[in-house]
Amino acid sequence: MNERQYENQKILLIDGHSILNRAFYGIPDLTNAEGLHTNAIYGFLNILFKVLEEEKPEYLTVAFDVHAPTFRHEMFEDYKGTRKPMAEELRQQVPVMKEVLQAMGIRIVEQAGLEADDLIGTLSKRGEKEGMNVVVLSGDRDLLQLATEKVKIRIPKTKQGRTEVEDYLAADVKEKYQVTPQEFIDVKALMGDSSDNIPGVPSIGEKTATKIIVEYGSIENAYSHVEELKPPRAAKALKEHYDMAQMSKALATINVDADFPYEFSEGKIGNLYTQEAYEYFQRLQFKNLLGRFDVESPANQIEDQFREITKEEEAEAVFEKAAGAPCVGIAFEKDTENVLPLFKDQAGLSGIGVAFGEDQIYNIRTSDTMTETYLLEKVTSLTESRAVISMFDVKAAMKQIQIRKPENTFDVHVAAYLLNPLKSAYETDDIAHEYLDLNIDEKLPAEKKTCYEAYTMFRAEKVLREKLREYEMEALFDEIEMPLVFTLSDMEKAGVRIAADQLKMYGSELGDKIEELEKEIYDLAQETFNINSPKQLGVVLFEHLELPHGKKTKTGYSTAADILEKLAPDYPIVSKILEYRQLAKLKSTYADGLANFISDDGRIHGTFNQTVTATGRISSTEPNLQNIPIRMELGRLIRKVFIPEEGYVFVDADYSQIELRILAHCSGDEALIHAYQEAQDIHRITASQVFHTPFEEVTDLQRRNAKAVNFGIVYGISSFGLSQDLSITRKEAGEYIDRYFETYPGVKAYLDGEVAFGKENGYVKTMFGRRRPIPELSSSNFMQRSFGERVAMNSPIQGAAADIMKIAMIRVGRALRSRGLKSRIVIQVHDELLIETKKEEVEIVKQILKEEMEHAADLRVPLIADMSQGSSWYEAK
DNA sequence: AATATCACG
DNA sequence: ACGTACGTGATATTT
Repeated sequence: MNERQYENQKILLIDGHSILNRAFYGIPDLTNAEGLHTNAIYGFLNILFKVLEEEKPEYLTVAFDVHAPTFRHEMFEDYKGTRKPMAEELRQQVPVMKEVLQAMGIRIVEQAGLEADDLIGTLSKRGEKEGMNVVVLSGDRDLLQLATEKVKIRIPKTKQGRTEVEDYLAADVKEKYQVTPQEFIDVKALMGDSSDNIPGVPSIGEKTATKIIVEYGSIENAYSHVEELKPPRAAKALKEHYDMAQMSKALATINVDADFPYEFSEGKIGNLYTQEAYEYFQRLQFKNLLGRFDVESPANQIEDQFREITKEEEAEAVFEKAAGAPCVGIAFEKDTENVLPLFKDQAGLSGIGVAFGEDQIYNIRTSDTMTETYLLEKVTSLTESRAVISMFDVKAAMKQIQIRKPENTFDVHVAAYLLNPLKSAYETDDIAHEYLDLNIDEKLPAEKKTCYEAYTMFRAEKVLREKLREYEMEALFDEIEMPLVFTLSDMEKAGVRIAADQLKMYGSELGDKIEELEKEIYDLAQETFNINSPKQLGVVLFEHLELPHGKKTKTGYSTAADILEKLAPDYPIVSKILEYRQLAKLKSTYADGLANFISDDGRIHGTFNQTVTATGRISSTEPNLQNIPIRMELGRLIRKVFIPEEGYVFVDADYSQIELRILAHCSGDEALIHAYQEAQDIHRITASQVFHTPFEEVTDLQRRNAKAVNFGIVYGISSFGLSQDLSITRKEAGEYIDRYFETYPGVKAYLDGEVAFGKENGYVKTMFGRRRPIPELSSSNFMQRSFGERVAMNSPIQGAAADIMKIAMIRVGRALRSRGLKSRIVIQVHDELLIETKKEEVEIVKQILKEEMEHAADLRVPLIADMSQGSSWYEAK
């Protein structure tokens, strides 16, 4: 045996609980399908992999305290008070973390009676003796006392969301804290550490402690010169509490000579990416960590059933057989081979996946004889059969194929969204894993993936429908979401016409004004800089010009509009900047931005997304047509370029306060219902009742306040939020809320009920059964939980409004079609519909809109849709 | 890829 | 003591 076998080898020692703890508080809550919280484990692994890559150690060991968290020294009960028990969400992750590490073949040390600190301290000392380079990873600065020239302490810090690691060799400790690692113990002993139950010496804090130890090197030496100690306060304290100081030092000192069984060879890093670890990572759903594994996942048996079809006769036979099946899964395989990434939208097809049984899974290839057009036609005619066609994104598919029987179509994407609307993306692989227990290797060739996708669609139809039924969302799916797919498809195909040259003119006018403002700002600032950079702007305003600064963000000074607005009256440069910002936004996002989306037909065909929002609303992208300016006149002008085609006008219909009306209905509050049955101006009525003022005498201020309260209620009221909105104190805001609830006690009961329901069930739902899970409600973090409570109050209302609008859209679309009208829906903005209306059809369209919107749901209060028309969107609002 | 800002309901 | 209103998406800048 080589005596010096560990010489110059590197070992990484990890303080397990400390890193888990860091990760837990630094990473937003994650849970896997089993409901197990996973964020701390995920964060731990990310830090681990990062440090392994940076350090490339040969050895690795993770130390844990035996009882989590152990109190450093149980005998000093008095000082335990400040440490809180570990959050349940973290506690449950600890054993799993250990299992994961074991699965990766990583050595874990834990020993009753010894803290992780002591284990690490001892191992680092032993390692150093062996001639090893030691790296200690911990979130805890206590370990800095272990630093030497060969022992490096690494402390991860979450800075602005990213983890950065601070490194300390002995010299770095000295540089930063002015004392050696050894002396660091004495500093800590003097100042104390409540989180570690170290009492310290009263009235000595960090500053004094450091000063004393810098001068005297140790507590003992300081005590022997206690009469000379400055300040006198410290001298007195040390004299009186010397025993306390000595005890604290004992507490703060990490044991580097502990006795426990360990051989360095046990920490040798082998293959971390074992099959067992892979299975853990899958179970924990660490998808982006799975890529690190190079394991051959055992090919699923089902792959033996995949058939590639290249002959037309065989393809015909497959389609014929498929037409007789109860359900057919379809997948499109894009030919991305010969296409630049930029044009991947235009990529042709290389094949189509068709699956309608466990042994009926095909990939039909395109070729010279079987063209893309041919295959798409075959799929289109398949949609005439009695088979249910199951696909991933029906609206996208409808750009290629027609669907003859919408009622026989199943959109897996939409179904998966309803079952869990919180996911940021829905992918075939995930769905297969989550609902079918089928693990698809990501690195398969395209042909196999296509077969898998078709097969997944085939099987998911049944499973997801069953789940929808179980969750009581089948009607929502069949009667709202699936029909809406076709309504949205029509809207996207129709697009909206844009007056391109007018848009260009608007843009260049903005450009001129921006240039002017830019000059004026540089003039006032006496320097040039990038006004668009909040960082540079902050420096110019608050350092160079020394304006009073408000909030500081993590990165610097906030230059957000609400801060600048307070300064604007006193500083002309600030109002110029605000104006500049406004114009820059209009030009970049709207004038230039929209121009980029105008198609050859002179129209913008945006995308309306049905599977994005947590509440059930639709979202709009490429471009976003739901945030076109309206509040400021200058921005509102952009709506003049949204025009109908010749012979048409715009009819615009919007719901009047739909969310508050839903609140009235759902809460059943008689006073609120009565208010809506009576009057037009709900904010004035609210003001009158809340402030006990006759309706006619309500002041503008009272009405404004009441309006803010009404909004606040819908958002999930908090006195803080309301106080911000109204620029009043929290106390005043709280009083408004109290008075509101006194006036409408039913509303209070309803909102409380929603929160209680959410806590009980983990989700809330709309009157149409749409669910929104709220994992935050069970968080131990006050802020997260409060957020969950607001969500529980808001989602059923916002979601029901979305449901009602969807119903209206479907019915309006059907009514237009069934009457053979040319008019079409072109844009939806949550509570508003824009209809490009043939001039002769204006009256009937208005009638349809009013009828379908106002009767989309039967509430205890009237639903009101206001209508107007014009020759541009600007005029029609 | 993340952050700050700002447009809408 | 904590530190927020609910729901989105696009842009420019910076890492």
